[in-house]
Amino acid sequence: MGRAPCCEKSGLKKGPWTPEEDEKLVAYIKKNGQGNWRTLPKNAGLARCGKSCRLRWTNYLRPDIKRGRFSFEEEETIIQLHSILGNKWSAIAARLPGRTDNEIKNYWNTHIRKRLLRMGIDPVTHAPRLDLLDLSALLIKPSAAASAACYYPTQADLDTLRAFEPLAGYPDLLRLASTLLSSPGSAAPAIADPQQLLPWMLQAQMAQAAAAMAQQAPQQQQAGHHHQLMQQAAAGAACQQMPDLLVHDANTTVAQQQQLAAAAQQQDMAAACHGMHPPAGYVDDGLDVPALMQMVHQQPDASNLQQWSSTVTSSNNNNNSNNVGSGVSTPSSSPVAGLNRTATAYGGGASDAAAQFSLQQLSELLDVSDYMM
DNA sequence: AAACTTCTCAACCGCTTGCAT
DNA sequence: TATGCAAGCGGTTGAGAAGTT
Repeated sequence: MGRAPCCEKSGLKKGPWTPEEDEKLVAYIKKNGQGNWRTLPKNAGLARCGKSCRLRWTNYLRPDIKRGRFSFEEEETIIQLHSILGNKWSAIAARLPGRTDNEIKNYWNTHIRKRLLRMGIDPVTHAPRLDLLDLSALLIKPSAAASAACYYPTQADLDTLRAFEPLAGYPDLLRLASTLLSSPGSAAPAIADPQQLLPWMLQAQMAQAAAAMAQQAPQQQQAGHHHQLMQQAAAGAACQQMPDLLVHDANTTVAQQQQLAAAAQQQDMAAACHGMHPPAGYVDDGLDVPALMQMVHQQPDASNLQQWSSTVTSSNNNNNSNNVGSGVSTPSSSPVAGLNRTATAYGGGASDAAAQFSLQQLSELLDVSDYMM
């Protein structure tokens, strides 16, 4: 196994490519194909080594390369594939048409990795880590984040922090809150009133936990059906409340809305198989759904949080592989995916309630990739 | 407006892998 | 089997852009 004696010859140019060089390379490959990279530079009249030509072609000049910002779906795919494949950039790129391994690697290192770290998630293991969690996001306004070292919280900020005090022992909820409240950038939806967020988060978590429980036991049709009902109950209530928490943003693109519509439609089809509402006073496996709903409608205190948490925890223990009850777990439920699944369930899980949750609102909720940066 | 800092990403480096001989 | 070469891969670098002071 010898080593490629590449770029060793003196006189070969290095550094940025000029438009003339690009033109020569493209023209040559169009005419002759990629062929032998070692002989290509000489034949194409380029003072570059073959390796440099290959990289320039595969990473930049190839006609099928998709340029521009990564989409929501691409980002999600990268996070999920990375949790499975690790830093196998070429393997990840193979599943993202038009994207190069180099581009994905750069995007991971400059955007996704930092975001995961800020949210308290280890970008290597994809496991939540309390020591990485940036709790300051609960306090520091986006505009002040840059000068966080000298930022003094206002009374309103302190009130916000007090509102989250009951969450002290629940790192998953804290992380979700941190995510939803850290919304820099003008294109981002912002939480109008952070203190209103808490009850909604609980509902969202309940709905998500219920959905996951239902998915856990497809072989147990009866039990799964019960959980589906629970999911719909929670989803319906949360649908009514969540839109009021968001400041509307006019920048949501048509493409985003279409993507979300498709996702919501898929969910609707699945939900249609079960589509019905839980009867009044319905009790599911010992869980009194209406009582739980009433509980989360109120400003939560430590005791009802404890009650809710133990409910979800016991569900978790039934199947640890599903990350049930964690709004920000990876890989299958990355921070974004967790919200995605939750909101998608709202969008289609309960057909009547979902109708009240417009696509515009849904897309605002789902478009978290920007404001978590 | 200038100086400084931070961020982005194209390109490079060096190692591994696969194939032909 | 051993060797040489080409291609592929992942980590790193550094120039320029963008943002901040």
